[in-house]
Amino acid sequence: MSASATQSPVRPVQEDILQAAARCFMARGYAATSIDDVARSLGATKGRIYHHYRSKAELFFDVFRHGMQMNFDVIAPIASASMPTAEKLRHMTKTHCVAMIRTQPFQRCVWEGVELLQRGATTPEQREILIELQAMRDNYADIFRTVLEAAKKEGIAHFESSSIALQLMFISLNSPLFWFREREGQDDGTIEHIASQCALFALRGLGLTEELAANV
Amino acid sequence: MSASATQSPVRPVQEDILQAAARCFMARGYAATSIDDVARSLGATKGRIYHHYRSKAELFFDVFRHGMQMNFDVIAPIASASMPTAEKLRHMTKTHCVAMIRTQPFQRCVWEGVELLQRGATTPEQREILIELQAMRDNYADIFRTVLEAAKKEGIAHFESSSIALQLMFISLNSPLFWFREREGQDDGTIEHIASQCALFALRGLGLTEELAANV
DNA sequence: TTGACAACATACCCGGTAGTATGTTCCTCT
DNA sequence: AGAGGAACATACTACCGGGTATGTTGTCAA
Repeated sequence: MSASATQSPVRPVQEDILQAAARCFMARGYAATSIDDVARSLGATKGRIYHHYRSKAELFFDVFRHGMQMNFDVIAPIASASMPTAEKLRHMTKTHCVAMIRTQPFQRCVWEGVELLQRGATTPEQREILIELQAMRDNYADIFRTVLEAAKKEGIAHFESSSIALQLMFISLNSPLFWFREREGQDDGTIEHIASQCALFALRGLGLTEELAANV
Repeated sequence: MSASATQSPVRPVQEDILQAAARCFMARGYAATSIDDVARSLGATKGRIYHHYRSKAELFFDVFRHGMQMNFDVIAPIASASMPTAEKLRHMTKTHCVAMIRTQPFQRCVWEGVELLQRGATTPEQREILIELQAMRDNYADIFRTVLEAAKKEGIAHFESSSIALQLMFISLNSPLFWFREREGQDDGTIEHIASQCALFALRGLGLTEELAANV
């Protein structure tokens, strides 16, 4: 028992830092958040954070990476499963939206990270990381793009530009990031209910019939 | 001619500052934008800006106010006009979306301003301004809320929570803020075409039938 | 026992930025 | 003409925050 207690000692520490960082970045935004803020919310000092991360940017990138990874973990199984396109679309949209709400602080960082990516990196060292993150994000979007285009070919969905449709779908599903607030008395049912409304809106927006979009 | 040349000398100057500020704030975000950045983009120095604005925050708030004012100017006439609810909804959504694209830098500041509002003000002096801006934003949203609820009562629109429906509608119409890029060869037709797709998505999402949402 | 290292805390440096104080120029009004 | 002020530019201060250099403590292995 004492031997296995140290089997992965570094993980919980990093998880704590990531959690605190995600919450701070969500609360004040990347630029307005100081390392001292993150450390203070951990009851620690800068030394602790700079022992695990070389810079503020790398910490933020790691939050981004974890957020995206959590999305992959819930979506990939659905995407690779065998089921009718409409059902897959319902399942994926709803699940993505639930993930947005459940891991809100991380996903807010992903959102802000995308803006940082568009604005370009500062140091060339971070370029490498940014390209990796960009690819991660693109791959995730492509999972949905594939299903969307399949739905269009089958005549289930009706839209003109795939790119715009994809953006509109994502921003609808992501919208709770900007208005959802944790409150007491919110159980899983509440979250599911909110996600259902967002997914229904998105599926309707994509041109699915009321029957195909129902019971999402 | 020389007498009337100074009839409103202060306006163009402030307009220039606002334009430059809006672009800078959009490009790097509020916190990461320095007053020197804004001044440099004007070919000027800090003195010019601090002569017209007492602080960085007040400059940003004025950009916010101008952005919201431009929205009111295009939406209010439609909202007060007499026409069928469905047609009014089509007209308002499309017009709002076009405004988002045309005045993108200002609207990005409005968006970021809303986040700043939620995070709370720094100095109590700015509280007053923030309350005013909050009310401005709420009033604008209420214009749409009224039409939305009318549409629901008439059986045109179908949604559960008015608040969530309003958020989803707005975020769909606002989505070009985040992915639209100015490119050469984009005329008014291009913008109208993009706005049509966003409005169609939103109207479908709100539960309007294909006939009522068509030709938006 | 001790030495080495992980995991921090403490103390410090320094560049950037908001805001200010003070010129400087030009224009207008009397 | 000259006095006053608007509209800036210049020079400066104060402070905050990213990053670093160094100190401290506990743990484990030989």
